[in-house]
Amino acid sequence: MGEYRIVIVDDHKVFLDSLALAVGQCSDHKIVGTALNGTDALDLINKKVDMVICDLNMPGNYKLEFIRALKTNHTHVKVLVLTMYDERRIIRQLSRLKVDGYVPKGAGLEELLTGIEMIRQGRRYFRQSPESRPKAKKVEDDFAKQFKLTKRELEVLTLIARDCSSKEISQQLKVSVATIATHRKNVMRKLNLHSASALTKFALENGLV
Amino acid sequence: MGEYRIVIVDDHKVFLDSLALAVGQCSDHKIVGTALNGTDALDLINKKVDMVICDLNMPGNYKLEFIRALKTNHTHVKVLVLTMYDERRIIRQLSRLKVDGYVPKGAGLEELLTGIEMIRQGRRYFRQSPESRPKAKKVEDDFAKQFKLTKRELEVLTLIARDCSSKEISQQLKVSVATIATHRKNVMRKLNLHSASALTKFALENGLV
DNA sequence: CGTAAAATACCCTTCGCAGGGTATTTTGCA
DNA sequence: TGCAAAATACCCTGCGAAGGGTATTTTACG
Repeated sequence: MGEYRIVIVDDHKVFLDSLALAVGQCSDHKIVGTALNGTDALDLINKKVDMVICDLNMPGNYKLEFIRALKTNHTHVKVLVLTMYDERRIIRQLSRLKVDGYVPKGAGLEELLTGIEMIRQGRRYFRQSPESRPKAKKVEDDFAKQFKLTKRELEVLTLIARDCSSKEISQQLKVSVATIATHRKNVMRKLNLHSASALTKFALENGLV
Repeated sequence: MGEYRIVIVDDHKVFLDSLALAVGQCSDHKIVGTALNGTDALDLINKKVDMVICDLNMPGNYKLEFIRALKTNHTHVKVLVLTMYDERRIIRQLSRLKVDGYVPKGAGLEELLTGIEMIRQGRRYFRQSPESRPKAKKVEDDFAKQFKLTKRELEVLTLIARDCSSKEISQQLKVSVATIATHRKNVMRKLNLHSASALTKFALENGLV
């Protein structure tokens, strides 16, 4: 059966490169492609791809959409998700998507390789991190969580930073202007900022836009 | 003098492992240690360490504290910062800390290796140039010329981007609020932008703040 | 010295947002 | 099934900003 053909997707190029190198030189894995995003990745998938390793980036579900598309159109391809969100909630969502494996980024390369092997043998691999108790550590990883912004609030914040008015945001998200006003207020309270300008700056400085 | 001894710090273990593998097999780099956090890393540093590659996790300054401690107690150690925050403000902060190099995670492994080499040769490497003072001034001038903004308008724009209200700006520049309103209008007209948010974004994207 | 550009300052109206509430529906999870 | 969190939606007030003017003083420069 020869080599095991893998595609890797991650939006941090340094990580993508390093990972490709690391995984590629272990066992008889062959990295047949890498991509910085889901769209590019889909172009790489063909009959000969055995597995896709991809990261998961909040916010928004577009990465989940990528996985869904992948699983729909290429049923033979195994999917292993690598994410910095070390959470049961995520695992359950991924389970529903029929993902074959999950490894938090906090886990080591060893675990990832183990996961790849397990899946290759036709099993599934969901690594439940035993040391996910220190909550403070997790919070540091995810600025949205650090400031306790909800998914929706993050979405609104992003749109504010794109210079959309409340009206425009409400149209885009198909909700009432009043709802957006509420989200705005909550975001401002949570971040202790008091103007659209400050929010924009904050979003830009934190790589949200 | 032989090998170049490197310590790598990153809180995502998979990334840490991959990176260590990738960097370690290039040139004559030797990874003499890895750590998941600054505290552990400090224990690894000794006379024989040539360089520390570390990530930066916003926000909060505890990683900056680590770098400061490192630079204070081990002046011979070069520091290369790897961060997913591809942002000017960060670069400036790092510059002040006398960090030797900066590579955003969005850059590829190639750039990182280039950075390592540059620093090893005694130079500094800021992939998204931290532009020294005189250069920044020049950029500002060119920028002003390009959009035909006057000196005063540029000043006002900068303050807007720092989230100052017209009132605050007027107090700072010791002129009437009405004058600032006029400047705001003129800036907006010249840049064809129509909100403080847009101006803030524009200023940040053009390195004015 | 004269002129143009820049900086200053004010008039007006309309609109959106900040900040203070309250309240209902929906959703995720135990 | 039931609870808590999230998302939805509305009330109110007041302020500041956007956008339209006009006009005076100050500065720069040939």
